[in-house]
Amino acid sequence: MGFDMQLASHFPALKIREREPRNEGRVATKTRILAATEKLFVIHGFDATSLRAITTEAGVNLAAVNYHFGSKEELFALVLTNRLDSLNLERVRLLDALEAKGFDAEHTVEQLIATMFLPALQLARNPERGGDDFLKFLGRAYADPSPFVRELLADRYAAQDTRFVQAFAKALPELAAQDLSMRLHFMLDAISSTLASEDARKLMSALAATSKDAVEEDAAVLAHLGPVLAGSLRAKVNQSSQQRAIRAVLAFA
Amino acid sequence: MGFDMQLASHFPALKIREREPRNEGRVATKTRILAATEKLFVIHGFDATSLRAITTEAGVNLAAVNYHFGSKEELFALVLTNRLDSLNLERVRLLDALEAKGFDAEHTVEQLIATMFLPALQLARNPERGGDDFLKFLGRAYADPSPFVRELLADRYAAQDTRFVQAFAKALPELAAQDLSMRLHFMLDAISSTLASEDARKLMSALAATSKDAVEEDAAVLAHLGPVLAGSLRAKVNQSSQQRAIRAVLAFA
DNA sequence: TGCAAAATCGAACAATTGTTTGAATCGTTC
DNA sequence: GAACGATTCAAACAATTGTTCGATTTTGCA
Repeated sequence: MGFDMQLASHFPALKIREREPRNEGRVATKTRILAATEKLFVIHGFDATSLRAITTEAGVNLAAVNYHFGSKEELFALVLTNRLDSLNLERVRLLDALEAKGFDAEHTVEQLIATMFLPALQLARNPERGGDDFLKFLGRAYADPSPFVRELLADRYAAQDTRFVQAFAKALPELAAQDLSMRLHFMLDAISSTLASEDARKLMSALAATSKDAVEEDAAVLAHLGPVLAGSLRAKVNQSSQQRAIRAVLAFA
Repeated sequence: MGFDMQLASHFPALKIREREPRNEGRVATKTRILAATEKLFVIHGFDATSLRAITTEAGVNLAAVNYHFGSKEELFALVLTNRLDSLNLERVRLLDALEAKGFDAEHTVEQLIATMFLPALQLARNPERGGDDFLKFLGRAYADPSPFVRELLADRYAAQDTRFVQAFAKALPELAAQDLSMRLHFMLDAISSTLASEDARKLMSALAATSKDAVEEDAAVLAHLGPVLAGSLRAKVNQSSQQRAIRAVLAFA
């Protein structure tokens, strides 16, 4: 019952088209498959998650996946886009609002970083969206090595990505285009693999634990995350004293 | 001929125990398998590289892998350790030398970063060690999702890792232990996934291109890499002006 | 209640995986 | 040149993968 509701609420868009199960103990097969897929994907990734593992976890017949979703890829595409579409919509919405209002001249970079990551933090606090596991899911998705997953993410969210790249370019005019793209790459890769790892997420929730309410919590996490990322984006190169220090190391090699 | 020599020189330790092939056109099977394995691993990773793909690429019989190496895992373990053992030895040697001499008080962090990455740059310039592809290999290895690869790297190089963590902790005493560990995680994850991606490596070789000799080249790359990483490690959190800027973003959400 | 559509089921499919087998071949040594 | 160990080979192995089939059951509506 409560179980049914909770699972179904993960994928509200699907619920509409589903028949209400008359039998109370029985959860809609489609919903159970989606939930099991997401759970196993977070643990094992796309390639290493077999349809048999999914259907066993969901307690449904093996053939149910192909019957309801067509193929493994279509199933995973649905799971991924279900979660990520709303996230990215919220991201650009926030970016639009910030650009309309105008950034703090002093802290544009920090504000852009906050804009990128706040929606994820908010979704992560919503149990209907996966709660704590949402960040894990996010990390998995962006770190997954399967060509299918990578192409899906690249195709579907390329437009939003360039929006942020352009915004950062405007905020960091002294940075060469290729230098900026390298550092943003850096930033996103670091974030996604960090989210995928257990200990890093524990640390973040530890940071948030000292806060009173939800807004406090987000502010605390962003206050820790922002400066670290901004520090790497704003770093100046080629200072002569640094050059000297590096040459001291090279002397030993 | 030249092909044979080149392949063999990738794995000099094995060459000793191998019989010299009398037939000139014939390259030692073991060596060809190792070279093919490395090539395909860089492209597809551990899981997605099948023994049939390896043996076809190497032009040898399928059974040759199990005959010469025992299993797929033993083969990959050999390929990985062949490349990484010398790298990590050189890393700690350099760290030892730097610690004996004493760091620049002002730029300890930059020097530590240089110590971590200089050996990889030097190996990447050695054609016998894989040349340009060595960095790609490194990125693949540390980003590979297979439990086998991850455990191998963790077990074998855990000791060296803690050496560097301790050194960084000493250089950044104001940073809480868990904060430091998060940021180092960040740094290494970013580096490895950046190395694995084609465009980032192109960028680095573009930076190096303007230099005259090898030492110049390493200095140029480290001068670009160091400040970015050091910037993220040294970032201060909780500055009130930043807090205000972040809250301006939260107001829209 | 009866009927047609939807859903579930067990079973098998073809393809791929790593591994093993036994015979054939090669290379060295006596 | 014979003999013996090392190596190579084609073939098959068992296990796993995604997918499909046809029969059976369940469901919603008349």
